[in-house]
Amino acid sequence: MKIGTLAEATGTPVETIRFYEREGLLPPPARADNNYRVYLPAHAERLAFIRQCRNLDMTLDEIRALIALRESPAQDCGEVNALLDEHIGHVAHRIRELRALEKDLKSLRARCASPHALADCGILNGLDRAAAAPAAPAKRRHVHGAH
Amino acid sequence: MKIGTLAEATGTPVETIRFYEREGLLPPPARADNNYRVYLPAHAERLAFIRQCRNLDMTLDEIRALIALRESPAQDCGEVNALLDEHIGHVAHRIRELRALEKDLKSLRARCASPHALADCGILNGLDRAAAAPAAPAKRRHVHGAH
DNA sequence: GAAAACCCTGAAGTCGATGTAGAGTCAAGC
DNA sequence: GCTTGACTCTACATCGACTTCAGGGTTTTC
Repeated sequence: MKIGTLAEATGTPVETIRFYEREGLLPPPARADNNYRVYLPAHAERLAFIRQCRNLDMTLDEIRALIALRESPAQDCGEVNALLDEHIGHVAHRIRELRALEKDLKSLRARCASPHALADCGILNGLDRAAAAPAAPAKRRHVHGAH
Repeated sequence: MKIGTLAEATGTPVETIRFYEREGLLPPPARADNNYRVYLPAHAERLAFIRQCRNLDMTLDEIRALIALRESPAQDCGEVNALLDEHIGHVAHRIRELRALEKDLKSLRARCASPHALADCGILNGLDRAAAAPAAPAKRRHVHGAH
């Protein structure tokens, strides 16, 4: 099948498929005479696996590791478990962070129940006031922000 | 004061201060004879405001909007409230997504209580199986992933 | 036979910084 | 007065996971 068909079948944009190929997640398929990529069912399976992992918010590196494990001969799956546990830890950690953030935002919002003059706005004042506290050092995170 | 002093005072890396200036969040300060930036207390206040907003995970665009509102003459603060409400919405939405994700990951993990042969690994099989479902269209999100 | 829909490559843009290279400036110690 | 080290400057590269763009070639459909 051609790339468009594969895209349709897996709900993946065409450009993303080519991107995965460049990244080495998807093996380069054979080419037809016109230089079009020709995919086999095995490609569709692999891509579906990748997309499923992405739905679970794994990084491409994590997915690469999973694929390598999957390809490796009769080995036990302890590493798969470890990888997944670590990822679950990332997600749980991010949820805790966001809940704390939500609490802060709501308490800030509560300073301003009804619209009034900007100069008296409890929200802007609140943002000013707390501002002197030194920010926590930026953490590299695997499960991202709020936007 | 010089950029290093401002960095120290606000807990902001020097490069980030220059970055905010390029982005138009921080007004360009005066320059000394040696071309060093010379900051006034007003700059420190503005920067502290920006960092506080970033601690609340607002985007630079949201912060730009807040600053514009703050500078605008005696106007009511309904827009500030609206901006904050929207941001709280982003965060709450992301928390819901991550909780659903955590649930999926844990159910996947439960398929593999103890290490055994890879071929029989319930996790890898689970990742394969669910894979056919068409992925939801990629959403632009303001509150990010898990990593 | 022409237009629409598809495919190709390669490069640049997104966000919010962070890190680097290479050069200029400054204060302290010897 | 000279060196060492800390600080500052500009401009550009890097991160992750794509997305978009420019500029073509090919296939399908009317």
